[in-house]
Amino acid sequence: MEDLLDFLNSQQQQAVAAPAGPTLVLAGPGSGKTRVLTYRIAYLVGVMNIPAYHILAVTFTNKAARQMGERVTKLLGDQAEGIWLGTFHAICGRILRREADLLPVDRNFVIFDADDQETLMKNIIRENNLDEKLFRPGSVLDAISRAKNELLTPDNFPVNNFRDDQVRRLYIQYQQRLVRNNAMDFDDMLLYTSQLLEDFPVVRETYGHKFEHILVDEFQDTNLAQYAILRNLARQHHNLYLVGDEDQSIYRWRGADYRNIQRFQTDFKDSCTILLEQNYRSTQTILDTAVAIIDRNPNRTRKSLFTERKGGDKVTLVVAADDRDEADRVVASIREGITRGKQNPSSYAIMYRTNAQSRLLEEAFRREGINYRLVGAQRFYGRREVKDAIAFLRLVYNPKDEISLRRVINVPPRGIGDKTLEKLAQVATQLDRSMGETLLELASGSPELEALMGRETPRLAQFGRLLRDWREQASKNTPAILFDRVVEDTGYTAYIQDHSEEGMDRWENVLELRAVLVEYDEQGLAAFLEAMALVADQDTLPDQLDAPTMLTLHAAKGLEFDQVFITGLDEFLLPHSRSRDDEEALAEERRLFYVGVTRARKKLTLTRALRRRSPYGSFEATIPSRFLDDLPTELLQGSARGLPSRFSDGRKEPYSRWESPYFTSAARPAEPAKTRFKAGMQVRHKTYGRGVVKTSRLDHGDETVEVYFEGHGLKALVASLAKLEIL
DNA sequence: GCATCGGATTTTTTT
DNA sequence: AATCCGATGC
Repeated sequence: MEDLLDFLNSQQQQAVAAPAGPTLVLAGPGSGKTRVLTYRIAYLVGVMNIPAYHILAVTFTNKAARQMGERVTKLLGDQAEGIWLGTFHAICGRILRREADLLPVDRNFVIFDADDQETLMKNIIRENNLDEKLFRPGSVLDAISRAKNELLTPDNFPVNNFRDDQVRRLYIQYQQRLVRNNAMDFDDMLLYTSQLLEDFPVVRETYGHKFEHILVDEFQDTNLAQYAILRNLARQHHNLYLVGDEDQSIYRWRGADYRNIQRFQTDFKDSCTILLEQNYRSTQTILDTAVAIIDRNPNRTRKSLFTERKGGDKVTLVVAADDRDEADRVVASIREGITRGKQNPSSYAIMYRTNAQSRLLEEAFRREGINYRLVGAQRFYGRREVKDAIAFLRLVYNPKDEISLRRVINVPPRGIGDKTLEKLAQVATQLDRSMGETLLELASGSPELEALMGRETPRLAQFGRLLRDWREQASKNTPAILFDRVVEDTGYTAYIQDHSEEGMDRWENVLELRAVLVEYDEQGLAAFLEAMALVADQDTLPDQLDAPTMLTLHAAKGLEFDQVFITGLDEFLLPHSRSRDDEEALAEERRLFYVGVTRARKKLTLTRALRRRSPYGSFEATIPSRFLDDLPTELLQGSARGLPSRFSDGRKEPYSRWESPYFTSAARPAEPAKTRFKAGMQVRHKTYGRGVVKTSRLDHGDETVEVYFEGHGLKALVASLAKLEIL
């Protein structure tokens, strides 16, 4: 086992063989981070004789967990048995079910996904007679999620204005409703776990003792709740081994807090830091490009990354006429690489900022008849029929789950509409019981209940009996058999297969779900539902298929490919428009780009399009991404092949060096030299009255002005149309 | 209770 | 462009 270290460089050896105690490994991209983690586990078990069941290893995705599990097993064989290895959420789920007695929910709690949360919040907002325009469920949930990630309960939720106060009320009700549904959301899993560890010394000691060594991957993307969990678990032994890279921190929006690195160094004074700086993945060209990008970010520890893979192909920049052309060119280039260059299809990856960008690429691949793998996006588990099917199972497992009940009680239509449902809800509330439990009770024939329910009784009781039978099935049979019963009893097949082509597709999805279900014959329904909630579509990627991969830059973290395309290098897309006026967010966009670039082993291609279809439908001219300006010219080769070499407005020189020598519409007027409006100007508008100009900018010939109007708020106006009068 | 039509609306990333 | 929501009519 000692020769384990032979395969490592000196920094890696130092990291793997570090003494027990708080350790921080700052690992540049491609520096063998995963390797160090797996070897560290092997070292703990093989050399330091720590039994695997005393080790906890936390990863960021299930996929990473699976990979690590495989590698550890390869190194250790049977000795790896008993290790706890998984995502934060999976680990917390395990702890919470064990310790359910201490929770407001019981052991059979379900996990509400984003859709469930949205539905629930929408209901609550309506019940409170709040304006749905002012209180968007998404934004309220966002605020609640942020609070939970910061360990803020409703009691200490910061209230600075009326809106905060309302949100706090909604937060309280939301939590009550989750409990009534015997459910929790993703953030609750972390919050509850951290509370258990904080408030119950017994729990803290139990798990602190169990996990003698704690290893964490992607530490830069942990939030405060996750940090609190780690700190409490390591309170006695301090054996916290963290691996991360602040330059790859890309989940700030999800509560990730890079300050956790500082917190760790403050809380664990005796911690030791190890840097991994040798890159084994990329060519010098790619690494230099990456460094040029990331070095523009302020407030970071500069690392001196180096590689022995000198030189390498230059980075290619492709400027396409429009977004479809962009997709076509990427796919054409890949096809060429596969057929002429004899490259493996799976050595290619195409990355983009938003999932929506995958559509044109998919179409291009289909036109070319090339297989592809798509990570995330049109999510299998997000499909209606799949969600319905899962909702049936969830309801069987946990009848208190009102969201699932409402979802399926009338699927296929069985005469239970709004009226009936509200009657059920009302009676349930009256009896202080969940709707599901009320249904079950009705099924067993309770005269008083029937009286309360009145003429709605038969239909509801019938569904209650179905539910009761399914629950019986669930206790006796495998999930798949239960599933078949549900399908049969509801006439789901006929309902789905409505003779349309779409119906066929949907039915196939149902069958696919059943195939997944069969894998849970042994583990049972509970494990299946847990997996459904926690396994993201990221993880469903079929590894076997030898095909190019399409994925978001976020999903690309931790992966590597010989050939990487990053598409959509346009302002508003990368950096994304949502991040434009926030320095921190902008820095994160840059890191995201950096993550993408550093995924490439041999060849990097960046693409942009001169115009693209806006989400609203019409074509719009684009502006080159500011990140392009930071690329070292000597490492680049441009390509605007086949395009006319003159601007339609007569200019010979491009505005920016990234503008292709090609203009899309000859009819487009030349841009005015400067804006007519300036920030601070007083203006008058026909309907909004007096206002003050906040910003003004030129967008391919049109001047867009943002004006603040008293009583109307901020409005974005097109100067040429709005007839603004300067006062 | 259910289907259909028309109008409004559209926040990027994910466990 | 596509989807969702609400109102309307059956």
